[in-house]
Formats: sequence, C-alpha cells, structure tokens
Amino acid sequence: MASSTVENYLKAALLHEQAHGGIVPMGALVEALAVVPGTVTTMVKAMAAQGLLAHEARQGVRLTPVGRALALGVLRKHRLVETFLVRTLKMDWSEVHDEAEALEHAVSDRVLARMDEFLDHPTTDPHGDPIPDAEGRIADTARQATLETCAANKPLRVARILDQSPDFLAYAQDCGLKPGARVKVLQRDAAGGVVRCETKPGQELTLGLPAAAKIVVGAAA
Amino acid sequence: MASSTVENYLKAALLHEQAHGGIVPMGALVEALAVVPGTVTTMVKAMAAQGLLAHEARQGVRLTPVGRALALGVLRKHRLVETFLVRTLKMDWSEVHDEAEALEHAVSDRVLARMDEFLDHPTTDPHGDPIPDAEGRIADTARQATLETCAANKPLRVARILDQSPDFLAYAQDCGLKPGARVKVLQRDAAGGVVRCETKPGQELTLGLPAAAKIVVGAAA
DNA sequence: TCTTGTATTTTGAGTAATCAAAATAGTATG
DNA sequence: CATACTATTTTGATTACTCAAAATACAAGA
Ligand SMILES: [Mn+2]
Ligand SMILES: [Mn+2]
Ligand SMILES: [Mn+2]
Ligand SMILES: [Mn+2]
Repeated sequence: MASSTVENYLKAALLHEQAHGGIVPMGALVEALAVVPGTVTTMVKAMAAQGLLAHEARQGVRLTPVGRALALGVLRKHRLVETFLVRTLKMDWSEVHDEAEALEHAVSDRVLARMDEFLDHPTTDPHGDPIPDAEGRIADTARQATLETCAANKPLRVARILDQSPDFLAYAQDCGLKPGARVKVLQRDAAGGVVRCETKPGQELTLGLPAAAKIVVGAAA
Repeated sequence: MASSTVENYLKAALLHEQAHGGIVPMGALVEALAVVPGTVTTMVKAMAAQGLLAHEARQGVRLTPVGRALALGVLRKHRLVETFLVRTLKMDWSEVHDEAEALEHAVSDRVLARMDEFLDHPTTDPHGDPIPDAEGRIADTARQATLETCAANKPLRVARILDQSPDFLAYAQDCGLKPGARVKVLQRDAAGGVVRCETKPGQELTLGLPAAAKIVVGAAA
C-alpha cells in the first residue's frame, strides 16, 4: 500500500519524535530524506490527505495513529533485518544499516514473522536499538544515560550506539564499545571536552563529548 | 542503477529466451509484466536506448550482452532468495516465488554473497530451477524430458516444476511430486490425454497432459 | 488481390516523486 | 518598529511509468 518513499517519511518522523518529542519540523525531514524543502512540503501534503500525518503549516508534522502504526512496522522490519544480517549472515554491524534501509520495504509481513521466529524474537538490534513487537509496542528509551552524562567510577555496560554511520560504528568497535561491553568512566573534563574511560582492566580510552553522547550505557547487571 | 521495473523486463526477456529461444515478442512481455501493450513499447524503447536490449520493430526484442548479464544477476537473486526462504526460514515452496519477486530487487550483491555462502552455494532452487553462478553461468536445461515426453516403465526422479503458481505447486506437493521424488510412468494414453504414474510402490496417479508437461524428470541415479 | 484479424505502435493524458528558483511568513536583531 | 535572516511554501518543470484508445503494419485467408 504505502510506497517506499512514504515509508521512509513515516520512519523519519517517528525517529525524530522519539529523539526529540513534539512536532517534527519540515527541516528535519529535509535532512533525513536528503531532498529539497519543496519536495517535503509536497509529500507531506499528500500524506496528510491520506491521513498518515497532520500538517501544521509553517510548523511541521505529527504522526497520526495510523501513520505511527505504519512507521513502527517499518522500524520493526528495519531492526529485525539488521539483526538477521549480523546474527545469521555474519555481516558487519557497520554495514547492515544501509542494507536494511532497502530491505525494510521489500520484506513482507509473512517473511518478517518467519525471521522473528528464526531469531527467537529478539528485542534489540545489533546497535542496541529496541525492536518494536508485532503489535507495535516498543521499549521506552527516553532519558537514558550516556558516557557524556552518566555517573563516574561505576561499572557500566554499553547499551546502545546512537550513530548508525559506518565510520562511527567501526570506530566504536575498535574501542571495544559494542552493546554488552563493560565500561567505566574514570574522569570527565567538561572544560577540555573529553571523557576518560576504562574498557578492560588497563585499557584506557579518551573520548570527545560529542562521541561520548552517542554511547548509551546502563548498569552492569 | 536499473529500476525494479527494468529488472523485471530483463528477467522476463531472459526467461522467454530460455524457454523458447530466438526473439522475444512484445506480447510475451505484455503477458509476463501484466501491462498494456503501449507500455511495453515505451519501456522497450527506453531500455534499447540504454543498451539493455535490441528492439526489432514489429518483431520483438533481444537481450544485449549487458542486458543478459543483468538479467542473470536478477535471476540468481530470485532463486537464491527462494532457496533461502525455504531452507532457512522454512517457508512453503508454493509461497516463496511471490516473495522473491520483490526481494530480488532489494537484496544487494553483498547480502547475496553472504547468503550464497550460508546456503553452501546451491545450484538449484526449491522448484528445481537452476541458479546462475556469480559469473552468470547457468546449467543448460533445454530439451529435458517431462512426464509428457519421457520413456515409460523406467525409474525416474522429479527434477523440476515448470509452473510457479501456488495452486499448481500445492497440487504437485499433494501428489508427492517435489524435486528429488521418485516416479515411473506406467502408461501414456495420448488419445485420452492422460499419463498414469507411480510415485511410491502402490501409489498410482493420473495426470492430464498439460500438467504432465510441467514436471521435468531425469534418471533416478 | 482484397479483406480480415491480430500484434504493435502512436498519441494524449495522468500519477508519484523530484528539483530549481522565486515568494512568503515568522522570528530574531538592531 | 524596521530590517534581516531563516524556514517553509509556491510555482513551473522534469523523469519514470502507466493506461485508454486510435492508428498502423503485417500475415493470412478468401
Ligand atoms: Mn528505507
Ligand atoms: Mn540499528
Ligand atoms: Mn520482480
Ligand atoms: Mn523458482
């Protein structure tokens, strides 16, 4: 029913809503979809006419319940496909995002259900991103601590990487910062803009604050 | 580079060429792609301009070497995906054709290579159709015997089913006629238009000639 | 040869998605 | 408050693919 283009717009709106809350400015869609502003205005009007989102003139868009349900379905496909590519086909976690970007529009619900079963119903993808369940429920991940904001000198684990770019993921892997890895913040220097961490005993690592903000951490259960 | 539409035209031309040889009439593409004749003329002109096929006015098309190479790549994706869906995700062989019809355009060469490895380089798909290798070489399957044409009273094996429709495949499965299954033709009645076969000892089966012609058989090694 | 019938092509039109560039609205700054 | 800046919208085109319906070419049959 919905074209790949429409699905991409819906997913972009959902991700922005999850990351920032409230209305999604047109500019966010311009950026996410890499098109010119006029294109977004045109598409948004068409999608609003279809009841997928509400367009507030000069402000931005909000997903309707129908639009959000569709967006969650696309996000579920994206993240299950990523999980499949890494776990089953042994692809590198830094290359699967782009592959999933295309496959999320081609995998049917039937295939997805078989894949979910095959993978034993995973709840997070290789980047630590939560996978919505078949009914569209998704774990709330708002206000989680990152290496930029967490407490120092406590044993933690990497929970999620907030940057899907191959470059950053390759770098994170190099540093031993994959989801599940242990970390401890040794010292945070706000003036210098760096965070000093320990990954393994003796393995130290200094990260810039923007990079540190992309590493979500949780208690080292 | 090539759109899904172009890939579908190329694959249809290749399949027709493999089944009938020589030039592919416009009408064959009309049928295969379920579009109106004028649409085919338009698309064919565009594709000829791109060097994917040669258009002989009022006659039909021939694949160029470039077009054929692309078509073989699409066919390889289609059949590897089908194999994957049946072997790994345990889907029914009668439903995978339609799924593969969409996935063949979304699976990248990188993913395909991993899948090929994972499946241990299969050479035929679940319907017995040969899978082109990574260089586009494909087993020649012209002039193989079918239940309509093969010798009687010799132990044989089903090699391939030439009809991908879910209905026919479900029927074939019911009759125990999956690739690899043993069969023997007991008697052929050209006047009555039927073939009487034995699948298992004691299990007899009577097939109409059109159906029999869709079951490719080979020696029961 | 004339007449049909069928396959193919042409013509005219429409939809989805896009861009470039000009117009506009709203916000922030002096 | 006037000005400037920025985000958004509008306008006018373009590309890819599609259909409906009319025109045309070709191969047979009478
Ligand atoms: Mn996508
Ligand atoms: Mn992910
Ligand atoms: Mn296809
Ligand atoms: Mn097949």
